[in-house]
Amino acid sequence: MHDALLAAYGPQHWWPAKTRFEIILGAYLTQNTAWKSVERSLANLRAARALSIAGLRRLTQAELAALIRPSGFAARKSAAICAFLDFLECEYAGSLNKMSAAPTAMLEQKLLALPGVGPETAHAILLYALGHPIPVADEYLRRICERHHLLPAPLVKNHRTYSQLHALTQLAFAAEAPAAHRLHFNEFHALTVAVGKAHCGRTAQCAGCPLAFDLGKNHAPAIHRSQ
DNA sequence: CGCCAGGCCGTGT
DNA sequence: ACACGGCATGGC
Repeated sequence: MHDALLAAYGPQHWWPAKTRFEIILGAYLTQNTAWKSVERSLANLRAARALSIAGLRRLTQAELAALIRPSGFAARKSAAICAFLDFLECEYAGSLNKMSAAPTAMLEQKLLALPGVGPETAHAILLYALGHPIPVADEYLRRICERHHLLPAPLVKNHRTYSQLHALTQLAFAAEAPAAHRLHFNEFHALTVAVGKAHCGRTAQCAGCPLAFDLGKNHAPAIHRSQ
């Protein structure tokens, strides 16, 4: 899948943000929200000089909510982002450097305990903002695996399925690319989103999908057996 | 207009 | 455990 998508789309250069903190904000803001809308919120934050930890800390939650309004769910997302800032301040003296030095499993546990952070957001922060080697699964990957029968049906959308998709990605890359996990996880999720946007939305657009042929022909049996 | 988006959470069963 | 609905806004 990774190779077929990379050949079709090329390197994605993810995450589309400059700083680690901006990546974290994007991870929160893009929850069930089009990235285009997230960009509007980030532009508002930039204009308000609130794209940095210190800058954002100067805002009240209500002010933050007003700025991120374009990306929806502002009440919940602003509360979640404020909770993250408090967490970062209390646990790591406000330093993403210190935070990223902690063990992956511990960070995952702490992130998941925060409000508004589920598995995808936690893993996206770990991989793209903190540089930890961990796969990110999402709704696109679930649909892709569902439509290509890479996991036993039905592939319902719930927490257990997320874990299976996450584990499947981990196992598949561990088997084929043990030395380059982080880079592959990084690129793979970006490519997943690229092909998902084009061909695997809620309504299928299968025509021209680069996975339509390659996936089933070369890798489906082996991936299927690995659970 | 109606459908959809790079989820998460509370509630009911 | 799992199904199901709410959450909000803007793009297409």
